[in-house]
Amino acid sequence: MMFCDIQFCYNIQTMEKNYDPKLIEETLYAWWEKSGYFQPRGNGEPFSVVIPPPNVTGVLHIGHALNHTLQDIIVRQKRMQGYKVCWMPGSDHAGIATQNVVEKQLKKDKVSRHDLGREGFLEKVWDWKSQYGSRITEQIRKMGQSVDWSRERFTMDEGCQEAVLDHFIGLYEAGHIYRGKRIINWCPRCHTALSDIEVNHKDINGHLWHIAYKAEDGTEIVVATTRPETMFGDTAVAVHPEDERYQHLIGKTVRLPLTGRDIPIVADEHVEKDFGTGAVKVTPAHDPNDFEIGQRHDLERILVMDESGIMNENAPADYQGLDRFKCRKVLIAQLETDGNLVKIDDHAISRGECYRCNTVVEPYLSNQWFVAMKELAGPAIEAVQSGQINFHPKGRWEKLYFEWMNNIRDWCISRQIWWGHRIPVYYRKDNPDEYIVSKTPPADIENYIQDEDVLDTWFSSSLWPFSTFGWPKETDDLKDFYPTALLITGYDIITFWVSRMITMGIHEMKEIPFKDVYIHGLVRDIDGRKMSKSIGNAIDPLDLVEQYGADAMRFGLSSLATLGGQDMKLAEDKIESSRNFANKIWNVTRYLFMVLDDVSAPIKPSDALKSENPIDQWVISKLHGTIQEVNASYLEFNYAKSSDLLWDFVWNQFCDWYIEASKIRKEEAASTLAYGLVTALKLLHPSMPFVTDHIWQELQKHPKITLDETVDSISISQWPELDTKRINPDLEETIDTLIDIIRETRKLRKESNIALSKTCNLILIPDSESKKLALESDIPLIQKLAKVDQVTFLSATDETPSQCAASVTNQTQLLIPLEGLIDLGEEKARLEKQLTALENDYMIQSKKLSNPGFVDKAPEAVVAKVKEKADQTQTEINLLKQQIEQLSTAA
RNA sequence: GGGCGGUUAGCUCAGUUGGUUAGAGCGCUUGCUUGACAUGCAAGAGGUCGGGGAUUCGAAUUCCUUACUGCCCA
Repeated sequence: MMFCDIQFCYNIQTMEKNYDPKLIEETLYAWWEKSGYFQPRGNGEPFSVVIPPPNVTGVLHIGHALNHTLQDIIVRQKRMQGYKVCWMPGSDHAGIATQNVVEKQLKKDKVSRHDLGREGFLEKVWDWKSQYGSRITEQIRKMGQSVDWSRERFTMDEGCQEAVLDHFIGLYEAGHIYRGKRIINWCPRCHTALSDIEVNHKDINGHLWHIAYKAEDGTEIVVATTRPETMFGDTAVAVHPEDERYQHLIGKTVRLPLTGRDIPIVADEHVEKDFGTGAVKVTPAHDPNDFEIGQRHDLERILVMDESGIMNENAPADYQGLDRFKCRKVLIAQLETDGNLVKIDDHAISRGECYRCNTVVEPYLSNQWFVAMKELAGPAIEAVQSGQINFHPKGRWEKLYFEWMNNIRDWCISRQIWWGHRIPVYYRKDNPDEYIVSKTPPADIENYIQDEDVLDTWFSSSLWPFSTFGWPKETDDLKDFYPTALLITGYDIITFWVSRMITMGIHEMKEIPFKDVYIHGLVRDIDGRKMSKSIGNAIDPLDLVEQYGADAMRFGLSSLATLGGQDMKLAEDKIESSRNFANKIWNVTRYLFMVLDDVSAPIKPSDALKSENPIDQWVISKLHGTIQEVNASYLEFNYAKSSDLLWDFVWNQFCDWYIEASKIRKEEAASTLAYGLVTALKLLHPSMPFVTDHIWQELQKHPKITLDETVDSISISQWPELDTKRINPDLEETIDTLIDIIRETRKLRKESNIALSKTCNLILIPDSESKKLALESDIPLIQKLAKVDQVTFLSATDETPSQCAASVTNQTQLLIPLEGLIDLGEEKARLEKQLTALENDYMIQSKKLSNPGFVDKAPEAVVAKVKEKADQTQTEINLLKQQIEQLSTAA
């Protein structure tokens, strides 16, 4: 035995009344890690998961906590079920974001990356990475996630670098990568191109400026534009070829205001006649649509801004050096002065912003590398369509996936930043149009310059499920763990990441990267707002761990993850109640230890299975029902349901009824108590690893209990085996009746104001001999749980005491004799209220039964059920009426 | 403009193929130092399932329509 190095050996005297996670979590995690429990073990079927790599410079937020917890729950369960489990951790170099963070830091010292030079700057970034990267791994440990740290990876580590190079070159050689001058999304602050999905569109109130372009010969045309500052780059005005208003102008030229340039009026079908004036300015270097018009009409492309969005030498002298938005103002003022501004309309526009820094993105003509996606996307679409890959929940996210993939556009992968995988392309110094694409620099490197750009971070992320297992080398890990079993991620990166992993996985590995994809919602604050630093509503998962314990945070989060994958609003009281739940489990253990103090010989949990006591059998039946349903819930990723099931079993069945009921036969019930606890601990371990393993350790050490399984940690113990023969619905029904009668008695006491300090007796009049027999054997239990003194049985014909508090449930009359103490008026009112409710029920039931449509068309079983219920209601109504009658006589 | 969600108790959410009187946690009310737990125990109140219409013997559940709300795409 190799226990965790926490020297507690609890008994009821030394065990704190409240569970304190702080005392054990850190030590326990370190022990798990040291013991290698998180590394693949045994010869079971491989089950692998790769973590969605968090941004290395970031701090994990509550969304990560959720994402990791959901993975860990499955991973831990599979490990206990005997799979050879590998959960791969790692982080992402997050090119733009990381570069921004480091540049911001340098700025404090008034240093720019250009001051340091490329190599110097990259050194700084690596420093930063080693300093802050460990923050994330510490956080993951604190949350108890069972990742295999021995395999930890980073998207910029040596292996991943090699994978990216191989991948790029392979794609290039197969003709899937090309270089081209296109309009891309340019961030003037980050100074880089962005792909289409890296731009966030925001609806804002903009303007539509109507500007008159005039020629000296009197020709005039009014164009409408939302971005007037680009007009210096106009090389044409376009109208629809069938637009009657402009037929006479097609082919003529107009003078571009504020410049000396004449530009043609061209006809192009792309122009919308109904938009603005029906005439648009054409700026091929600053607009994707105009670029295409330009291609069709062979127009010149004039860039009028530099990389920072400052007007360049192609703008008139007065405007050079102005920021694009400043330029817009000055320009509009001048046009107005000159009488060229016809009017300004309010106009809703969708403005693109950089997803990393929110700067307004500029469509910009630029030479970039692209992946031609259409052909690659085909098999990736097919893989999901054919069901090889399954999304959960299916409909909604598959739809998004298909929508994106079926309309896939080429992917701009070059980024004008330094932090990332440098593009393996070498241009000849004497002729930059001539280049080689190669993993290693050319022998005569002095004649070449390597491409300055790096690749989109997502380009390397797309390889994550196989680059991390050693690809392009043919490793054992790759054989064992690719394809991975499962991917769990938020819906916000289906297009960025999931789609690309599927695409590139199939392309490189000839096999899908994962079989199941579970998509969860995003965690929002209690008002439904996205958590963010700027609003100040972000909840730090480590604060929750600190305050409530990791298990509570995990259980609380998992109980929010419902099947629909909706966004979830996180209320802290959810975590608090989960802490209470952990404490409940803790106290079950305290109770067990108390019982063990009194048992004469050591007990074994599995002895419970030999018990013939109906209450023992009842709780075992409930337990196996729970196992069955929990298994099913996990298979469909219904975390909220499995949390509910476990909560219900432990708290509402095991604690509230079984343990209370067992108190009249403590020692005899000890093994069932232990069996229930141990099994529940196992079922709970995936979501609450710390408290469950800690208790496991203490149980192992306890001299009065011998566990049936002697493994050091519950995390490598066997998942409870379902035995459906243990599920006994008839027994459950019998005990449910007993519970009903106890509840009704408690209620009767309370409503008749019989204080708990007062004793009272209970008379039961069951409707059948068999029910009487069953209940008779439970008299001690009824006495204990309903807090009554004597329990006696009468039959319907027997005379009863004249003054009683009375009630009816399960066609059984309950009477508490209250000679002289009873308020007859109150009692009568209470019974009449109960009677009214029953009569109402009966009315509904008999109405159904007298409806020929129902009786003829509803399934027989449904009709029979209503009939039976109606009979029972009728019986209870009669009994209540008798009781009321008797009360009146007594008065 | 196109598409996809959501709307059920004061709050956060469940509710499987339509089938008794729609559930849970939190909160609330009342009573409890009941030898595991006040991070607790017992009892209780609280919902005409956003509105309207249709199908059906029967609708929270299916269909149509409408309102509000959130997200994605253009």
